[in-house]
Amino acid sequence: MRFGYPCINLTIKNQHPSTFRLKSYSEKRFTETVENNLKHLLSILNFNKRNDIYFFRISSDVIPFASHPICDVDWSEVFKVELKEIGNFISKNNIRVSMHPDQFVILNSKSEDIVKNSIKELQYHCKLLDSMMLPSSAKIQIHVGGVYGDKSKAKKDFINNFNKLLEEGLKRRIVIENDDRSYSLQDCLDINLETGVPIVFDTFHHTCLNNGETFQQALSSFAKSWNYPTDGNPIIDYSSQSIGERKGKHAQTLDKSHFICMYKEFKNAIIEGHADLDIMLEIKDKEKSALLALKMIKGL
DNA sequence: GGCCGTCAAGACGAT
DNA sequence: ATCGTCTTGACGGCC
Repeated sequence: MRFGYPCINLTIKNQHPSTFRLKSYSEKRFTETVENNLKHLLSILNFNKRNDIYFFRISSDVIPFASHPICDVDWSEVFKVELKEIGNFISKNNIRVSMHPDQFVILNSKSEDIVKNSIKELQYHCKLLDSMMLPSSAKIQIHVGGVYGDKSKAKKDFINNFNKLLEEGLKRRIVIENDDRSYSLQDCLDINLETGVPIVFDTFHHTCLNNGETFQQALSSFAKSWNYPTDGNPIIDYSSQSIGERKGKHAQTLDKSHFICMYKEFKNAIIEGHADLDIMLEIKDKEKSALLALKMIKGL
């Protein structure tokens, strides 16, 4: 079981991906930023390895404006050597990486332009992972999208667009995540049946929106959406409620007793045909909570 | 060197 | 109608 955290490391100062405003775009600015971001990515991966963290979500900001028309630099060629070096480090150390494009990726949008731009954004993520020579277990995680007042139609639109509009290489990397107010685990399972797309099981979202299944039933059904070993270990997003805040808001730091309780559930789950689960800790204080989680598990 | 309005992009619920 | 949230806060103009 690997444990990971998303995108930035707060311990290593000024070593996380930076971006800039569209109006300050220049080839020089772009190239310098990417060069730095790649260097920082490698140093975060080194930090993680030293601390036994073998799962990491790579920031979508590594290549700023990658899917924007303004970007005409052939970055995968310019940074071929660096990208391959990072990929080698990841593969050599058996690290799992994933990416999570932001909310603007809507594959089932009613607007053709939004779908088109979403695909461009996904292609960028895919190209980055491809350039690192990573296998299809390096996933790109997205939400299903909008509901538009008719969920069954919206699901069909997702299924059709996924099946018809995406290249095979891209399809193999995509995974969908259950969310906290529109698409439950069961909705994702319905989509999985028609597309084969694996499901990232977000346990926190599941407590906000579910269909009354037991936790063990949920774990077992989500894991079946993954093909092992081509998809890698099934991925879980873990978080807990930020106390005293609006329902659905992620915790600032790891809730120790809640985490241990969930960890035991993960351990008890019989994941048929799979080696293990990989757990992404979606906690605001990032590596701090990841390190704490590892320490607590060792103490069990 | 710190403050804070704003940032490429969507959807949705709360106010 | 506008704001906050999801997401990865943080860029950068201004004082």
